[in-house]
Amino acid sequence: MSVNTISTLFTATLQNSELSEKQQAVLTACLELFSEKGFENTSTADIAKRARVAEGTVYKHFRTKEEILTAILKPMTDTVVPEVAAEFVDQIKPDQFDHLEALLRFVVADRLQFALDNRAIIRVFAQQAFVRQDLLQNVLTTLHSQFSHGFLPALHQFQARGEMVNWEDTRIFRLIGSTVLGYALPVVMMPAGAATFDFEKSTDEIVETLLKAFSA
Amino acid sequence: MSVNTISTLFTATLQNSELSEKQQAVLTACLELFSEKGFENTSTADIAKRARVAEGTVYKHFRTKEEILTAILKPMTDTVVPEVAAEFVDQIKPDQFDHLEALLRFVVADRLQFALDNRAIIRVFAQQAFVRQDLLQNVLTTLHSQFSHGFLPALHQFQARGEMVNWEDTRIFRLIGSTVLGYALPVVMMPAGAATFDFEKSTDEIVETLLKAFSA
Amino acid sequence: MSVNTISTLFTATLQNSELSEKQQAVLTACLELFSEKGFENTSTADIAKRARVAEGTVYKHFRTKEEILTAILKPMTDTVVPEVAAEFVDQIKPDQFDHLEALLRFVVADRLQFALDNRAIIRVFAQQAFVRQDLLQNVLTTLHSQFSHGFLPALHQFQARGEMVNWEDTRIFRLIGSTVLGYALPVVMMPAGAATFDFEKSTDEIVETLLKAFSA
Amino acid sequence: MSVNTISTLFTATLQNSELSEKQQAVLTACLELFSEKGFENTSTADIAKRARVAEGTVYKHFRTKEEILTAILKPMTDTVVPEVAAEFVDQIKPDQFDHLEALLRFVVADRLQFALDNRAIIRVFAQQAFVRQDLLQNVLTTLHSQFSHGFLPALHQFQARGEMVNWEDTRIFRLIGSTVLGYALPVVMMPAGAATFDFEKSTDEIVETLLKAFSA
DNA sequence: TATGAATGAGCCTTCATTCAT
DNA sequence: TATGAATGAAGGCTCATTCAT
Repeated sequence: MSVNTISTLFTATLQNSELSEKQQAVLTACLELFSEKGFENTSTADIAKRARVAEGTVYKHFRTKEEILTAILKPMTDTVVPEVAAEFVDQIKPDQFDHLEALLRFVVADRLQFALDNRAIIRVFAQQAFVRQDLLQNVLTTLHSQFSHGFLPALHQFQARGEMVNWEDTRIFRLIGSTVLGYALPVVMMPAGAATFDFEKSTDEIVETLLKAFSA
Repeated sequence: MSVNTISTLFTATLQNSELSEKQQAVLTACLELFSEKGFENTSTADIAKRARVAEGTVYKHFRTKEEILTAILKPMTDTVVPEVAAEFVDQIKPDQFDHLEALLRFVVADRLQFALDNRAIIRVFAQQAFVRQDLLQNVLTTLHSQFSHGFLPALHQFQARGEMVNWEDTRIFRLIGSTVLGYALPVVMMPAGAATFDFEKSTDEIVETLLKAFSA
Repeated sequence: MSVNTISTLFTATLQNSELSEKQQAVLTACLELFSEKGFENTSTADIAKRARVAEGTVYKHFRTKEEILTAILKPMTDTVVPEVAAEFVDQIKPDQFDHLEALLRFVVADRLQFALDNRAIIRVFAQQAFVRQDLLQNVLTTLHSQFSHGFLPALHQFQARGEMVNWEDTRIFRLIGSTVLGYALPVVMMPAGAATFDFEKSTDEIVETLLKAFSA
Repeated sequence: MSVNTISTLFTATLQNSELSEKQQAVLTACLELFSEKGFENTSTADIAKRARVAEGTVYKHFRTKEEILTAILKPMTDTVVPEVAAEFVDQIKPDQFDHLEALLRFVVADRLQFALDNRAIIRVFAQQAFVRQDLLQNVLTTLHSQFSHGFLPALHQFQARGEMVNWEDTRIFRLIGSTVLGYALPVVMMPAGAATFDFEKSTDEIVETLLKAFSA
């Protein structure tokens, strides 16, 4: 069961735009450096050095350092997330999940995997979210509509059947989000986090927690 | 019952260090600007203008832009948090809380209030946490020890009495943290968040959620 | 009798804008270099070196290299020329000149002196006139209206009296202009020109030529 | 009676050097762009785009951007002008012109036509004349010797006959030059100038003016 | 202590030029 | 011959920092 494949966001960026090998090296170097040191602490000299490329080469395909940032961040808000949403809607068919647990497990695993797969981009994105208000807003909106269309309808079934607490959608959304965040954030923020992360155990714990919290 | 008073962290910084009026203006301007635009996007010219001060004045008390950042961030890791922890230990006496709910409500309200009170500093801190690994590490450690010493012993009572699930401390710490985060993050990240925030309702929801999740 | 005093245009620029000594050095260096090497062939490093100033200093008062160019060129189109025009109108009172010769001599000497006084600015201006169409247009318009208001009315008297040929104003304007240009251009364009220039002789020749050409 | 045919200078350049079609496109694009934006404001990227050629192609025949400039400007000083001078000497045979008017008309029309035909090159040349002192010097020398050998002898006849004022050659040269310039300059400098230019009327006016000025 | 002009290192970007294909 | 990706040396400009007043 796929869940978005490894490094979905960035791999897609690399392949969709027909970039020469060197240009791809530039983009990759940027992702690494932006993620490590932050966008504004990364100089074009840094980029060139990391990409083993002349400084002028950085500007052959991108007209601005900012344009590179956009190229890296765009799929986060535009392309992929909506695609995932669609895929999401397809996979989650109401009757497909007899039990709330199965539904939660699917959603939780999906988002957790997403966080693991896109650690670097998420870091770059999160940093910029402090400066550009629209970024976060856009992603949250997309995420929310993704939940509303693909996920909540399924939940409402369980609520209707009395198998789940009757909280408002926002509250449910927030709880799932924050619980997943509790496991994903350390991995995203701390280098050590990724190494010691146990995907199975984490998923199990999150699902168990949510099941209890959501119990009728 | 206060728990850390309004803007504890920054007000303390301002008062503890005997700064002239202009220097205080500099510090305040920095907090605002760093929080709004980010540390690296804030020029000393910006600071001087916002503080209504000459550019040289910025360097009268602080030798470096970075030193100002440190001055703003230091209480976050060093001074205040441990103090709070101590105060915490005092206030939370095991038998003081007959019910788990009272204990949770206290802790949740405290951290929620902290987030509200220190929105700006938290933003500056969070941004820098991406770049300086030690920052987050330090705070988490402090927070953890605060929990371990002041809070967990109390919890263990309830666990011993069979009134609370027997999860590991880390898991409990993580769940409380992330659940609070779910309500605090929007307020910290989005300008609109603070305006519409309902402290009572939020506390109630968080506590209710945790009680269910922690039920034996 | 003054006619615009030495280096009117640039001296005015220097005095009107309250610039520090170093900033004045920057402006002067720019005028020299732009005049010698051309605007686009002059680097900010060149400017700094010539002005014996740090490169950053160049940008303390002017936000752009282009802004310096504008500062140097503006008086050419805006300020001074109209002022001169006014002064012109005052000095040339129809009955003040009994003879056409006196009138021509005044105008010719004035423009010739202007060219000598502002050699550097004129060079910078002329170079830019190739690239910015509006520059030349503006100056010509100003010059033309200056002629129309201050000078032509006087000429018309002589035409009315039958002491001067009845050509259209444009043709008269053009002939005076080009004849003066014939003497001014070498001075402006060639370094040697200024040294060997004989103001009296030139004025005499121009006036004599014009008198013959304008004879009824 | 030809006088130098349309775009003599540049057409000659194009044909004399056996350039491939693309190289000719490069040269033509350069002339256009140098004339419009100036040499230093024209990038090799601009040239390549205008010539519909790859950027490398620009360097297939010319080793330097400067070399292209030279290729465009050279005929102005070297090749053509002397040729014209020779042709000039041939055509102007002292006794061919009974009247001074015919002689002046020939010369004036010739130079006026030259200006019209070579507007673009003249613009490029004039711009560079500010930066490279030798350029103007060379052309003036050539022009002068052209006048001295082909034209002045004829004039001297009229002077000898008492039909023309006895001014020095330089003064005559200067007056003819500047008078023609008065009509040519607007055409060369302003885009609108060429459209509204009336060759016949201009020639007539210039000749009439010169005849009066030169009258004994 | 406060000022603000001055500094110069370093940043982002452009562009003439080269070279493998 | 033509291409266009790649180069790297400037160039214009910013900005943290200093210092004479």
